[in-house]
Amino acid sequence: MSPRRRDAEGTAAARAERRAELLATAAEVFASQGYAATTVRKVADAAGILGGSLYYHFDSKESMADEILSTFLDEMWAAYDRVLAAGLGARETLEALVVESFRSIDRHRPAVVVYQNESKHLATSERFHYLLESRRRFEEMWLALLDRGIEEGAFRPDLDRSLVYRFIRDTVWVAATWYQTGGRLSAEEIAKQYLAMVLEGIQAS
Amino acid sequence: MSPRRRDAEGTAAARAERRAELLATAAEVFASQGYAATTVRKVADAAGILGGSLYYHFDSKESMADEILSTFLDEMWAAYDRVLAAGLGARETLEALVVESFRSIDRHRPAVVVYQNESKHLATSERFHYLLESRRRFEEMWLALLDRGIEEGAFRPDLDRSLVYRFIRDTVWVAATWYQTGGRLSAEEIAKQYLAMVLEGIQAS
Amino acid sequence: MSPRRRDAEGTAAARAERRAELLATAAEVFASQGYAATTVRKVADAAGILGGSLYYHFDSKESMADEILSTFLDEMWAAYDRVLAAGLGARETLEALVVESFRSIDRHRPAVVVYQNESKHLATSERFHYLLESRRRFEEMWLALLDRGIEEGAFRPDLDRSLVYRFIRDTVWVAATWYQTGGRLSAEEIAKQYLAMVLEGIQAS
Amino acid sequence: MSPRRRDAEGTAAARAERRAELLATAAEVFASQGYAATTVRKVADAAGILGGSLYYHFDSKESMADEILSTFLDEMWAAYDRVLAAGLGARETLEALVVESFRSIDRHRPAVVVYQNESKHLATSERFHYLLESRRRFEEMWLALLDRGIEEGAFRPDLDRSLVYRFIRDTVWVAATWYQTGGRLSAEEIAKQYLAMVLEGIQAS
DNA sequence: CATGAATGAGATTTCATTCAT
DNA sequence: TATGAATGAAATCTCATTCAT
Repeated sequence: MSPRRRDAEGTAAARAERRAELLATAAEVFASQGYAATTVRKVADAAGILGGSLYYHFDSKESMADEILSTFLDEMWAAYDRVLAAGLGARETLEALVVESFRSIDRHRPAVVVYQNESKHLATSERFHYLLESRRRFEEMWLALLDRGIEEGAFRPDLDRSLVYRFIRDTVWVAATWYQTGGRLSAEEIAKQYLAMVLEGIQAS
Repeated sequence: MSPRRRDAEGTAAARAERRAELLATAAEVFASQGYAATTVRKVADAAGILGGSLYYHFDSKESMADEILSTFLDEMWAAYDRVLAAGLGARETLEALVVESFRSIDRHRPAVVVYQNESKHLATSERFHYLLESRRRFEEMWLALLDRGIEEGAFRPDLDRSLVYRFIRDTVWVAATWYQTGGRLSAEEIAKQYLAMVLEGIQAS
Repeated sequence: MSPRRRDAEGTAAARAERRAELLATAAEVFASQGYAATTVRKVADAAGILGGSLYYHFDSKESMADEILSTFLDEMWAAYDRVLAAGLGARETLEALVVESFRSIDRHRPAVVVYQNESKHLATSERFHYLLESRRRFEEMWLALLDRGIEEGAFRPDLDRSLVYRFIRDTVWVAATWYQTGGRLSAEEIAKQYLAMVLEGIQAS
Repeated sequence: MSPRRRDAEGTAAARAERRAELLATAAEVFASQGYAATTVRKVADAAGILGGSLYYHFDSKESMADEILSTFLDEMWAAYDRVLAAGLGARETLEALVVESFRSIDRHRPAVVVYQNESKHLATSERFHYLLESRRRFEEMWLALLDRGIEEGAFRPDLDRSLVYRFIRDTVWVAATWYQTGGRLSAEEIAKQYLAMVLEGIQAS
């Protein structure tokens, strides 16, 4: 390996690392202040550089959001696909999906918050159509799972399936707004209690 | 009633009505596009007037958000206070609160959406400190209710009370993001099914 | 005189009176806040009516300024012309002019302040060219008087005449900015002391 | 001195210089058109940049006025304080103060004009309270000097001290409105003649 | 890699003015 | 005469983006 080549790799890796750092910062700020209300300058301030300097790394503010969201969704779907491929029963699948969701929140909290708050507006632009795609796949997956669970006798048949779908979807993801990495409860512990509530309800039996 | 008095009342009422109309429009647009991403011009367009004309009725974009949110919160708390004053058992109180929440969503959907999406950011400004106050009272009320329910043997004692609180809070209010007035399910019907899920869970028994 | 005619005169007189009232109010506000910084609404507020209502009486904000200034200037020049026509010596003429100037301030303080502060900017517009005209006549009159005074041996010949002119001009008129009608010193008293200072100086002799 | 340090100083100095340039331009425009009547765009045009670009250097139009005025006042008071510290007699102190005032006008003419025309209105805002403070110190200083002069037998005792104070104050500062740097008369020459008029009067002796 | 100055489009807000009632 | 709602132009200010250094 020539020194030249080592250098090139070194800078490429360094550059990728810097991007990741900056994206993490941007996601944090987008999550806490809202994408539209966040100025590029605020992101740069949080990163300790000047506004214009961000444009060495990224084409635009939008492309930062894009990279934040697509990275998160790719990882999330990879996890979901592993669960779906495992051939579990409906109830076990539901449990595994919820656990994976909380793991996603644990690893990508700011990205999840941005997704929750902004995907609806962003999706109106061509570039973010994959958000709609993801949402559609998500709904499809859950409705199928709920139907299967009712067939298998695992889930109650007397509830409106759309309502149950939205109930679970919102219930899980909205947790990103208050979840703190390294907080009192671990992602797994939260998942366990959420599953208890969702499956068994909160009333004393 | 003298003509003079009728006149004065007439114009005062007319003005209040116009304000209410414009606020309803503004809430709709804030809810669908996000407060920060909504320009004053968009609100004005939706109301069929010019941007500057809004300033005859309101001091600023912020004061519109203020009036939208405080009107909604006042009404919501009035309803909650009626429930709390009724002296019901913990479980019945919970049911009544959830029903009232969905009624609030039914009557003030756009305001609720704005509250959900923007209150966190807005609350950083002095003017919107009442949002924090409301949030605190809300949490207090629910934690007390949950504790009472556990004492009364109505609710399971094995769940983390903070988690249950957030679960119910988010689960109910996030429904505003998809609820449609006059949709397939009425507010009462949705409340009933939500209560079934929250109290009894979704698994077959 | 028919009742019809009496009515017409009555309303015409009433209208003129109302105009005068409103102009006095406007002059006060223009003087205290500055013409450009004064909104039509501020004038209307001070008059106890709504902004739009002023347009029943006046064509525009500019026409209010116009009427305020031209009324004042007309009166001032009438007084000056009386003095100039009296055929006094240079020193007596100077004294009489200064006294008349302070009387003008006494009667038209707000108008004088507006004149001091705004005439320079207003004069750029065609409509206010008479301000330049007045200023030119004013300078001419004073320079001639100073020259005559030096010839007559009344005034010192060792001073720059332009400088003396500006000294007197500014010195007198700027008093409008602090003069209060009905204050501790009457216009005549102030004129007397000003003349003492201007003519004899402030040093002990 | 390391290159790093030279750089840092270079840019800091360059920035300060640019600010000063822009402020000089702004002061010129404020002085000639009036603060309220001057648009930010006019200032920018005069500086050869776009309106928005000014906001890279200054927070607001108001902050430009602030910096213009406070810079001028600081320098003026420094000069006055040097005079006051010199322990001169009342008459010599008066002469020195008048000379310094004309020097201030010579160096900061636009700022002085802005001060004359706008300080009254600006001072109503909290931010410009130092203008009132300066005005109060100014009056205090002059009244004390006049009293001392009368005691020392240098000034006439038969004049109203408030009136004399205002006479001198206005007389000197209003000169900024017509003074031209590099005009026919130097600041020192004007000061000399003004002092002659103020001290000895304009009448032949 | 980053800076600092600027651009230019567009946002919020202001305000003189109009006009139906 | 006055009101109240609106207009529309222009003002202040913001901000994503560019670019020479």
